[in-house]
Amino acid sequence: MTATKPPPAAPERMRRRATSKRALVTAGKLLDAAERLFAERGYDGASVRDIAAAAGAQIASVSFHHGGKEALFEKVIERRASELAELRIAALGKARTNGGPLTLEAVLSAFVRPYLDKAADDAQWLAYARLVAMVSADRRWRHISQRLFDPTAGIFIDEIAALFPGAKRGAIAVTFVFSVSAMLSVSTSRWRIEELADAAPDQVTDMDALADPLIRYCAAGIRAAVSV
Amino acid sequence: MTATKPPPAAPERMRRRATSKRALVTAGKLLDAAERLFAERGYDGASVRDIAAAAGAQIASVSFHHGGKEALFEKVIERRASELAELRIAALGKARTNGGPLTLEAVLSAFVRPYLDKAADDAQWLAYARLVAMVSADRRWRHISQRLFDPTAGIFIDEIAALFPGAKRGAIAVTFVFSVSAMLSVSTSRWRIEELADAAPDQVTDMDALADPLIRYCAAGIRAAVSV
DNA sequence: CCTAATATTGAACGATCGTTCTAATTAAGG
DNA sequence: CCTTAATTAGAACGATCGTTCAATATTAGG
Repeated sequence: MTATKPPPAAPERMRRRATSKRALVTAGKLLDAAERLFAERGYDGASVRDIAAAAGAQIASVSFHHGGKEALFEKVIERRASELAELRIAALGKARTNGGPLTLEAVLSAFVRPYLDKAADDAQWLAYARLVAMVSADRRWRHISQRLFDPTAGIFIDEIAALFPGAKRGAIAVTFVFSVSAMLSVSTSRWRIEELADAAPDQVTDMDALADPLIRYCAAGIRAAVSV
Repeated sequence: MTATKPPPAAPERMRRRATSKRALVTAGKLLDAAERLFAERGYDGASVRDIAAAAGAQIASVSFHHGGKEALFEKVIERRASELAELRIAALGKARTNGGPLTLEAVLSAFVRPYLDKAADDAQWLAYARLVAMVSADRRWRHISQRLFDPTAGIFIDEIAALFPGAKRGAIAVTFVFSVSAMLSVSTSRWRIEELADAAPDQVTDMDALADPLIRYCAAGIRAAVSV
């Protein structure tokens, strides 16, 4: 489900011919450019003109292929959301079959590592990671969070809740949101870390190197906050 | 230093008369309106026209009193930054004189509580709290973070570092950024917590009620992540 | 109470925004 | 290869953006 939805733009309308290969390329380049520019400048800061130019396409092609700016934004988020969700569920399953009972660290790792790993070695995914942080922190995109992020989050909250039979689900949800925020900060605030640590880039701050401390941080935090 | 800077807009220019009382009110109402609208819609999403209208002022007054949109944004951030910083430093001092050695929880409390307390009982401060989250996560406002936030952050990182003589400062900075992100999520993502906990507003989610779990969460996280 | 500096008003500026339209070009289906 | 649906090209739309300006109203300072 990484490709565009069924055919391009208009949801309703009889198509008498298949979408041409060139058109698919154009639609895809628009998604890539939008992903980069939205992540760099925000939704309002990135113009349809700049996105089209960055994709080497016409302005009108945004409306034609994706149905307008807002629809384009949602498609950008949608494109990788299910892949990320599947990677997380798969990692969770793998952790479960690795013998023994699930640890909190293993559950968090299944949630965090796919996100950080993808962002670490793919600039396009890094842009997407920043967009996820943007959507997650903005009420305006509430409906996107609900539809694309919350189901997976719910699964992981349940998984953690199973590890703390005494704790209230609400208390766990709180610590989970704290943990998600900490995770998102890795993609939005590496610059901040570097400055506060007065460290050279890639010294403290390589994305892979941050996964371990992050998971230990979140796990200990959750344990401390949910125990009555 | 909660009031506006020396005289209004233009930094250089001989003033032969004091700023009128009415003008100070106008300039202040613009700051308040800007604080609310920037927090609600983001920098690019809030227009100078809407800000002026919300303040009951003329469009031109933004340029006249504050020197343009971007300068207005920086003044909004600047206005409460030093008060917040002073509250934090004061809380730190108070914790120190409360006898005995400083605990990690006490240091974090001194950082977190002024922020959450102000935001809890003042809608205008809540808007400001969201703006702080916005600035902290966006490279675009890097220079604001550096000038207004990083000095205080540095003090608290040093304070924490003193509690972990073996740990590297960089590792502590990382966990501090995690903690700040978790704190900021309280002002940006209460809606998210409510939805994931399927709880009624103000049930799990009262801002004051979140301070305690947050501090325990951060303290345990930092301990776990900085111990070699 | 004057008067000159300051502030508000209301309109207008050029630039850029997202969308839409028509004509020309491309390529899928037979 | 033809036909025609799909796509691209390029221009133009009205709306809104941030800023500026001249005229009017207000008010601090003497």
